[in-house]
Amino acid sequence: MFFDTTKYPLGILGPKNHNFVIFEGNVTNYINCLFLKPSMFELKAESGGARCGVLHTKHGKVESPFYMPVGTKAAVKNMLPEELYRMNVNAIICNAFILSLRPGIDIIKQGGGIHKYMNFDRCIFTDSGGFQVLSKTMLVDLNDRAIRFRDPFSGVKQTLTPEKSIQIQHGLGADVAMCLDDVPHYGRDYDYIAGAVKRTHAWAERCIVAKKYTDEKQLLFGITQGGTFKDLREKSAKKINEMKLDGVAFGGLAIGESKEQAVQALNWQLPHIDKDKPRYFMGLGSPDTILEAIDIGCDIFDSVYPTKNARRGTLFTGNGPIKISSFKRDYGPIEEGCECYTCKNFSRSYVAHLLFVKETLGLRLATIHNLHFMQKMIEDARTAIKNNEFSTFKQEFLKRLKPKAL
RNA sequence: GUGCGUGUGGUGUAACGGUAGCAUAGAAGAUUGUGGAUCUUCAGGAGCGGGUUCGAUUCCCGCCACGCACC
Repeated sequence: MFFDTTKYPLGILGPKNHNFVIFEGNVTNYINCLFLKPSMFELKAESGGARCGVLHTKHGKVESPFYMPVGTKAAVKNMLPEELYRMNVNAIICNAFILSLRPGIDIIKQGGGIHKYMNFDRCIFTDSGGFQVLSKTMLVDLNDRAIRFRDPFSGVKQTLTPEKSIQIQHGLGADVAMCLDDVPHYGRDYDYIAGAVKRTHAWAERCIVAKKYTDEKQLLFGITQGGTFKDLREKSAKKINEMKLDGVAFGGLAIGESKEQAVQALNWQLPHIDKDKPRYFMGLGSPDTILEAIDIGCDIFDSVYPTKNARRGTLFTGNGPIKISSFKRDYGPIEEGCECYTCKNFSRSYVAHLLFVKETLGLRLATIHNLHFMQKMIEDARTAIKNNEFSTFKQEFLKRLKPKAL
């Protein structure tokens, strides 16, 4: 559906030497951006509010709902791409800003782009770097123009603008780029959050402008904010939805508010998002809350929660999380009936021992299990949606989890 | 065998004639657009015996253990 861009000579139509736009596209890119914008998301099935769809990207289709493991520094900790493929992980998310610090965009570009560099040839999302505003060690200050960060490695100050963020994400060659947003800490007052919402909207518009001159095949998702305030959430949803973006993400959640508050924020926003747009809940990794979010129409998730818990010895099971350290004499699998590599080959005792003595194999085995758990849960959710029985699936799944849940 | 020195949580250390502190390891939590980070809470100690003293982990004596030197 796109012109073959390789047949056309490179040309510069964008505002050359503009102070914030780096134009690296060509005639057809530019035209495609302006006039051809087919939806890259296909809705396939619905069950109540839950949806099953397909996201089309440069690196293949990804069936939704889906959960992305996080590979901030171009690696999902302790996992080989092969291992991810085997678990049917079709999308991951890396952090564009952090990669721009190390190893640097030039190095990845010369290495053939992020996919080739890390040898993962399925869909890769990149986060803009906005979330690092929450990092006390990195944030220097922030205003309408830009965010200033301190490189945690070198101490050197870096300025991140929406334009630069797009440039970086384009340089990496991500399938889906995220707009730069302003993420306020949980608990900030109304006026502060209102300011963050306004800034996030302005930055999204600047991202769209900057992106027009880059790569039409890279998708760009906008991000909503609004804390736990109803009118701000609604306003942000409407505003981001009306922008010409390929998807809408819900930001500033899963950062300290309760599960109920998060679901409520979604409920305020979802009615204002077009049905043909993919909806991405950023940072959510609790299995039970993911099911609630799917139930009301979310499609995409990412979180370090399953992998970080694995490394700390908290393993997910259908009956709730277990602390592996208390099973030093249990020679059964982490979860009976689990089909993951770890459960098929190793005991709870062995995994507990490896984690205790800090053998890296322990981190791998634990991570494999938790990621497998996530993939299996979401896969079952998709099946349930296709069979139009998501609601009962969800109820039964949640009933099995201990009251404490995950 | 003789002389000197040292004995404080599992480990490494601090102070002190009057509530034994710190670090680390340990346990339990927290962990959600990742620093294998960090935070919170809990638990755990004077080598043994005697003496001086109102009171000894501290001062004295013996024993034991360890270290060093000498024989």
